[in-house]
Amino acid sequence: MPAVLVPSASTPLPAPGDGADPRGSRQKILDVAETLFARRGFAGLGLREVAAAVGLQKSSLFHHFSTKRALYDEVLGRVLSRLESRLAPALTAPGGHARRLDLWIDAVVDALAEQPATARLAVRSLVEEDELDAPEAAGSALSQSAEATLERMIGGFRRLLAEGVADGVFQAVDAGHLTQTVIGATVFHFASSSFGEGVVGAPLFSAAEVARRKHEVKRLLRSGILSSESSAEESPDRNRRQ
Amino acid sequence: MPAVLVPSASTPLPAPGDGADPRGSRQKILDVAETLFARRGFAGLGLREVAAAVGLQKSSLFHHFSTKRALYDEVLGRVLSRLESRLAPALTAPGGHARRLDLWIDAVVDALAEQPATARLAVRSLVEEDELDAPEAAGSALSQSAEATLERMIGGFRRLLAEGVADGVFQAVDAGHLTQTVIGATVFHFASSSFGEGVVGAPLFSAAEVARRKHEVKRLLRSGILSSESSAEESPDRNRRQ
DNA sequence: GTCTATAGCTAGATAGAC
DNA sequence: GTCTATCTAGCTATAGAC
Repeated sequence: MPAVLVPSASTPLPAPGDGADPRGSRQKILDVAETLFARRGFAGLGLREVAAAVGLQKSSLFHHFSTKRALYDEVLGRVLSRLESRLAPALTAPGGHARRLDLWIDAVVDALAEQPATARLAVRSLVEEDELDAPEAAGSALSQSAEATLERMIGGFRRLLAEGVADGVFQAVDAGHLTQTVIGATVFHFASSSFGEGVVGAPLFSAAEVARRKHEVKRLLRSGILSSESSAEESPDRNRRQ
Repeated sequence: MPAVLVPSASTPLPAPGDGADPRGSRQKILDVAETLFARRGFAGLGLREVAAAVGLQKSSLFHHFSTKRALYDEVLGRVLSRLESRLAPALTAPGGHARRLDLWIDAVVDALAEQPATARLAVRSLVEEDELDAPEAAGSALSQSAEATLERMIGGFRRLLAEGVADGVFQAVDAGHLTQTVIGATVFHFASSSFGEGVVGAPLFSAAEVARRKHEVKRLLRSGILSSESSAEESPDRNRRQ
């Protein structure tokens, strides 16, 4: 069945109930677009599909959002703001930098696990950058406010690491590089969909696997993976029976 | 200047020198497409742009590749094969699992740093998945051979970890989750372009930053980030001067 | 605020001359 | 193996009735 799009008004698939909007078309469009942009990317998604999923005509979308890009910007802004509000508390929690780090990991993983579109949209927005502006040049991909939100979030985390190092709670790690690693370990993980599911061997968004993710990331940060016996830095000849 | 695309044959921008192809149009198309797919994604790139960059007409591309999708598959397959050939040696190197792990990290980072398109294409292929097949369903995004290559690579690494755990060289980590983390720490890192550059504070592909990447990832795996003094698992009250 | 209709353009893909 | 010409279908966006 090739995705019902006939002009006749049969099963436009909006919310169950009456024809009136339960919470306003604007919100409904944003919700639908969030899911679909996460699934197909900016260039891969047509407004025709958005309109069909919302239960409107394509042209009606332009009453609420002036361009496709404006819709995308608002979707991304909403997602990033929602995420920031989940992460901010960890940065100022009591208990020292090590505990704040643990809380932050818990918060990101929980937030990304609850909103499956978030990680995919985030990874896309980082990787796409060039995709949005045409062949020629100019204009970074993120809207100003989205970029500001992102910078606050990342900057806050970087600062947590740097302060922990200055304090002596953390080893002399490179805060920037470690930030990249942690983003990879959380955002990339939940964006990797069926690939990640194959690697892990279970649904990434199941409660068990979400819990395990938190545990494994925190444990890696805490103590690495080497057994205590084998912590010699330069001993290339241990375990030679290969 | 809006990207010269006038029909008259002025500056088609192929390789410098004569008009004949130095190594065959097929290769030239693959090389160009690799760069451009990495930059704009599958849906975001039009064959018109590919043709212009190669110095051919759009229709000529169809003589070498039957569909846009076929071209994309071949590009991805080539990239993954190239990567696998760089990583395979580390998996069977002498010296035990800890050393093989270090060698593997060195190899991925070097490979991704040398071929900037690789990480972006890989991340895209993982995140896009749904983008390629239409609204309805069916057919995973990767071609069969690409998927097989990917599975060999990832499977090999997972096995390295699992064997290290069985050996007692590594702690009792979850091999799947750690694999995800390491992919994030390497592939995602080099795919994050200008965002990552902002986080790290320096060009990701510079020799200095590539070296630092290798060092930081290996160090994290080796020993985590906590200072040796503060390794108590449940001490939420250390460092309370917040 | 939603609709029908359509403008203007580009997409991927094909036909057939040379 | 590359070209010109063209097809069909999709896209974003606009105009204007209700």
